Amino acid sequence: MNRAEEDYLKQLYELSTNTQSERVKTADLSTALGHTAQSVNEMLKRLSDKNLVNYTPYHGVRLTKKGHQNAVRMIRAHRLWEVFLSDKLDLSWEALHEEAEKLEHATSEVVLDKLYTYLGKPKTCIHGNPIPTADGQVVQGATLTLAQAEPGDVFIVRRVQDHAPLLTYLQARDIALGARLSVVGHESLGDTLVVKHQNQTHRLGQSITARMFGDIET
Amino acid sequence: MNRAEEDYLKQLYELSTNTQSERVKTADLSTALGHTAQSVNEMLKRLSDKNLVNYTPYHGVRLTKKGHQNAVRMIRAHRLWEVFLSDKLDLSWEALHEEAEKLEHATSEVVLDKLYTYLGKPKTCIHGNPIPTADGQVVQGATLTLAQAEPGDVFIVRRVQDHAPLLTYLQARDIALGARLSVVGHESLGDTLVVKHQNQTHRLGQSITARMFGDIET
DNA sequence: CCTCTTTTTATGGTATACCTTAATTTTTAG
DNA sequence: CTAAAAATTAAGGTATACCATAAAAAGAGG
Repeated sequence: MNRAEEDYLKQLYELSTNTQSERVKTADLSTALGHTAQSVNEMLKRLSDKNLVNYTPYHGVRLTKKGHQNAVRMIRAHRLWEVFLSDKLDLSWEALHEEAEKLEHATSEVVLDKLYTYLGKPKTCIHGNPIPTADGQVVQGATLTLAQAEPGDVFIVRRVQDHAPLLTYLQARDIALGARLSVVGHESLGDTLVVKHQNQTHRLGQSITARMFGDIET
Repeated sequence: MNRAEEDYLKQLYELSTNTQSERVKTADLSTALGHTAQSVNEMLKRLSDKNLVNYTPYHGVRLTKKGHQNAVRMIRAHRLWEVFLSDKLDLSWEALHEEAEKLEHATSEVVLDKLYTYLGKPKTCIHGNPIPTADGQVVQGATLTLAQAEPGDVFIVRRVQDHAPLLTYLQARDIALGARLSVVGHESLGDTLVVKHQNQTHRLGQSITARMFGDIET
């Protein structure tokens, strides 16, 4: 396994988790990774040969058991490094992702286990996302998105997707985990959600609201 | 800069430090990296184009200032990770090298600085080798090798080269930093050095004695 | 069922970093 | 000065992982 393959598996895992469907469309993979459809197809064939994915042309890809295991290991490494970088090295919220992205590919099983213990067996990363256990179990975090909140609701941020632009955006506006957002209403035919937070009004598009998960208080 | 280039620069730095000469023979690089002379030549031309080395065919290679800076940064990362892996994660002496080898290529400047502070600004790695400062200064450690010791001397181990087989060998025989080795004599026309340590007699070849540095008490 | 869109395949190309085998050049040692 | 040894270059090859362009196949909707 190398960097490229690991990235594909991780991305596949994330896409199938986000869309809550096992099968992932190659076009979506292509967009997510920023590669052409042609390149993605080539790589999927290689991953298929290695039994990491199950690829049925015209019907999407699915991680095999082996592929899933590897994907989860990468996610685990990523989130554990994020905890380390934040808790121990005090890196900024938005820098975490990029650094963890590099370290995750350079971490052996042994180091991962020791790191896990050293960090006090954390259950979630800094962005609130669950850290898979060593045997690959993933505890599902909050699934309710901010996009689903209605005017009058108070939305409490529990986890956000580890997506660089989103993190930058939220950090700049002081919206962290635990933040309480009062949903004021919708704008632009429902595309934008208007929320209040600490006397500030924010207009949030779907690429933001669909990536934030939490609880609703009515 | 990528993994391959970084490895070349690091190896060049180590070879020129070990031989105490600026210029490195491509044949030595070739042996150290385990690549053919042809491959090494190709790569040296690329590194030369990028101004990382100064390559005069038939007269060896030399790191440029830029190449030196990068090499030292890799050494710094390597040794800091070793300290982390040993002090914080409690990895075994011999496992350190391999793991640090991977992490060093995945570490940004920022993380390196924070890690340095977090570890308490260590001066040497676990094998006793100096950790270059952020601005590239390297404090020279012990330079006297065990190979230079004479019968009757007591050799105190201060640092050993970060060379996997050597570390495995020493760990198996409980020879750690600070170990006091009594030099008994030579064998095989001087190829082998006979030393005593904790009631054990060891016969050490040059690939071992030339890689161990320390002080001599007469 | 047929068109349109999407997806896939086919071909050929790029860069990196290795390799082998075989010349050729340069250095070095006698 | 010259032959042997060492270093370099030449030529062609491999695998990985991208790319573009274009053709072909399959699916989806009316």
